[in-house]
Amino acid sequence: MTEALQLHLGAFARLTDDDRARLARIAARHVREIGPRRDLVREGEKPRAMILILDGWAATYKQLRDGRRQITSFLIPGDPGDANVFVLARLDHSIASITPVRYAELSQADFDALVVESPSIARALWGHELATASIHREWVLNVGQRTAFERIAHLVCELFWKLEAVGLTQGFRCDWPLTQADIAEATGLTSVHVNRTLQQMRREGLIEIAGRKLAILNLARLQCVASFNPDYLHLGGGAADLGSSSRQGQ
Amino acid sequence: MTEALQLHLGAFARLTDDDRARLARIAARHVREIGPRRDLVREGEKPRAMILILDGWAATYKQLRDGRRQITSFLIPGDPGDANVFVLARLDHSIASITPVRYAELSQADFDALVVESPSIARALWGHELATASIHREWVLNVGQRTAFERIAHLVCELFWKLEAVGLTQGFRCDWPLTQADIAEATGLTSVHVNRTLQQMRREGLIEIAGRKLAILNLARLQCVASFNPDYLHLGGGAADLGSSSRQGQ
DNA sequence: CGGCAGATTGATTGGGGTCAAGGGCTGTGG
DNA sequence: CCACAGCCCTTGACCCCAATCAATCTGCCG
Repeated sequence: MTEALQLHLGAFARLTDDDRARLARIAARHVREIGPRRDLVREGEKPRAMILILDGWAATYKQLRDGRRQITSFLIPGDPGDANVFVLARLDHSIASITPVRYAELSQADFDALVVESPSIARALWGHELATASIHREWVLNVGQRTAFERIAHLVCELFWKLEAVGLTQGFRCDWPLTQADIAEATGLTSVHVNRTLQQMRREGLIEIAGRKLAILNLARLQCVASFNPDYLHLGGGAADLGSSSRQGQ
Repeated sequence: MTEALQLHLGAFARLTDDDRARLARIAARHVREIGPRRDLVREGEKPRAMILILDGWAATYKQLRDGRRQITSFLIPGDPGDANVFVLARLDHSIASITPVRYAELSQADFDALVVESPSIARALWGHELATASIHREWVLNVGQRTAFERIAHLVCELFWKLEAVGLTQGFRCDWPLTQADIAEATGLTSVHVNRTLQQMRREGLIEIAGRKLAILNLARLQCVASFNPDYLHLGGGAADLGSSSRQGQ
């Protein structure tokens, strides 16, 4: 199931059938599986391979010596971990699974071959890297300026749009394997406060989380209170139009 | 004076004299100057060119509709703005000068030529992009988990190391054109609280800021209280060693 | 039927925000 | 060379959002 991967990268460059086949072939090469809540790679390690998430959710995180942890992004099916591997000496962050995860490992040789053989794929990977940086900037804004309520609303919007882009939503519902502690680590809050804030969002008829599933009851209003503008996700061609229309919602 | 640029990119790939000449030539092509506190490019614009800072300080920032502003990175001489230009449809952030700034604009044609003619430069730009993403992750950690005191100490360390890498320090001193409001916008604090925190850092004999100049009085201790580990800056070969030694300081 | 992870609740605290008023430096114009 | 303006820094008093601490509750799994 590399469909998500295709969809994801397809947002950044027009891929030919040939490209798609190539991607599928390489992604099928070194597939691994791992249980929930385990590290795929660890900060400080010498990078061995680039990771492509095929199935399940993961998170990248950084940690201070005293235990404070900050999740810096979530990885869903189709997301490449970053290409640190091929230029930088050491990994600056860890990646951990949230659910059980199936993922592919691209060796440097695989990566080089892919990039040389297909300029489109190279361009798509480049685009993905830029989009990732953009998302990181939005997270800095999120954690630096927004209130708890806005932060969580924003995170929910972001993940919903990302899932939507790879076909993993059903109407206004989707999987939601994150614990309140996960949300806390991603937003720089405590799980206690996340709990109270989620209750408030439920009371206001914005969202509903139950049984590892999320339902968005009022997307327009959720995006409005989060001052969420999906442009920063750079989700393919349609994004610009959707973005401008959602801006009016504010 | 493209020396800083050479030094900066040289950290990510071995550049030949030829590469250096090429860089210097292109950077000299479209040079512009701009006064302090003005926007170089604005969020939402269609990107026209990639920016290379030749002289002066700038900041990238994002803004919410109600005026809350978050600085997401500082640009010093030698820093390229990111290469959004060539893949993404719209800029997701603005860039503003802090001091008067001299900068070069690379058109897409310039960029393509550079990348095609020199794989080393392409690799260096790629490396810079990855390092930028890494710095963003550290900022998320900074704003999400650290206390005000730690955040500011961390920011000071980061800028000092970056300046050092391009030869813009004198011993433990360097230029410091940032106002307390700038620091506040970069750390997600208010300028009032930045003020009080800086006073505390001065009282504790860590740093001294006066007349747009910074003096670091005790770098080891400053890095320690900030839990600063320079690895994430990916500053060329030496960084790994320096990083591990500074880790012992903790 | 325990055991455990995750969700929930209450009471209390505290870091940092807000508001408002001065103080100082520096550049500019007279 | 002085005077004023504007930006920045500084200070004080007060407030509030979110953290902390400490149970309790719930649902799931073996």
